[in-house]
Amino acid sequence: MLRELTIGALARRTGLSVSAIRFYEERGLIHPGRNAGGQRRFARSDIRRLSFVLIAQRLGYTINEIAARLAGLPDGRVPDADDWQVMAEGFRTELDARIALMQEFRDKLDGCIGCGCLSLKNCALYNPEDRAATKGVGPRYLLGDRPAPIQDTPAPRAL
Amino acid sequence: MLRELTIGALARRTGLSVSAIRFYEERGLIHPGRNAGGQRRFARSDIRRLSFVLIAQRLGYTINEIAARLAGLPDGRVPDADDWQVMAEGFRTELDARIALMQEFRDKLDGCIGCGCLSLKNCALYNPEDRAATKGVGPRYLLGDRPAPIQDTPAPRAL
DNA sequence: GTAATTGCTCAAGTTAACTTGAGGTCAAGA
DNA sequence: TCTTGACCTCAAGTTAACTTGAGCAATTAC
Repeated sequence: MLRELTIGALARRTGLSVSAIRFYEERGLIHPGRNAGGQRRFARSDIRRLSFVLIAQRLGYTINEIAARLAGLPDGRVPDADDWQVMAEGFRTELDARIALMQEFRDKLDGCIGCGCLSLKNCALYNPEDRAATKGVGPRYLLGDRPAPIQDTPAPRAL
Repeated sequence: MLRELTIGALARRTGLSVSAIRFYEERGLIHPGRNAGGQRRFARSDIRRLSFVLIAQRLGYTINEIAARLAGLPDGRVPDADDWQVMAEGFRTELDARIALMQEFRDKLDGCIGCGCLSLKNCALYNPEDRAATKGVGPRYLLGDRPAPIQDTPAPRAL
């Protein structure tokens, strides 16, 4: 039984594409070694690592966020159960918060359906102030959590 | 009190940028009229419409998905409470499913933390087969729900 | 009536997360 | 040994969701 995996083998084991794995390396999610011929050689623990990446992505985390979480794992040695546990706990906390927020939104939506208020100033879902108050939560392409908008009005032209 | 809103006014009311509103029109989320001079004029109900868009986005829906949902609203007339209610109900169902899935994931993660198994073949989170089974749920850049990967190996070169 | 503000169009740029392609190298087996 | 199939690098393309910029028109304020 081989101790190391080629990129193709890792792709088959994780369901990822070869190019995605190379990309993940570039973004710092995995750090494969190289053989004499310059080809990547992956540790078996990288399967786990990539599985974690996939799960986290499904939950809405960006690659950068995932990289930050993975940074908690030892890089020199193969991560053991304790390493994973520590990391997964922080992850779980965030997940709980995220679920709570979705439920909150759902309940608000329920309220709005019940009273048919989706148009009222005091509707929690509708209210822009409210949105500002709950920022930093949703899915990911809310990148940087939408900075102050209302632009348009090009810079004063010189001359 | 003015019956119609300029794009700037709508931007202030929704917190969106002017360019984003124009973009949303292009993508079919709103259908403003035009005044004699060719400037956009929005109905007050468009504030609600855009609020809905913002909420849905936070929950991970893509613009296309939101457009599809909004298509359920009457376009000729201003949507009333009933219109919104019908639409919101379908939305709520999806939301429930999404929340349930996140909880399921969290519970699985819990199990993995508890047993320290994140490496085991039978771990629900870790298992690729399992991933395939739960597809179509997570956040959005899982666009098209990742088609069969493992490419790389350029087409056979002719000659 | 004229200057400042707001709006318009259209093209191009941006970020995330990858994929595709070109051109060339390694490795495994008959 | 030589032929494939698996790899490698690097540049460019792709999609979503917008933003930015240029150049110009309509409104509004004084």
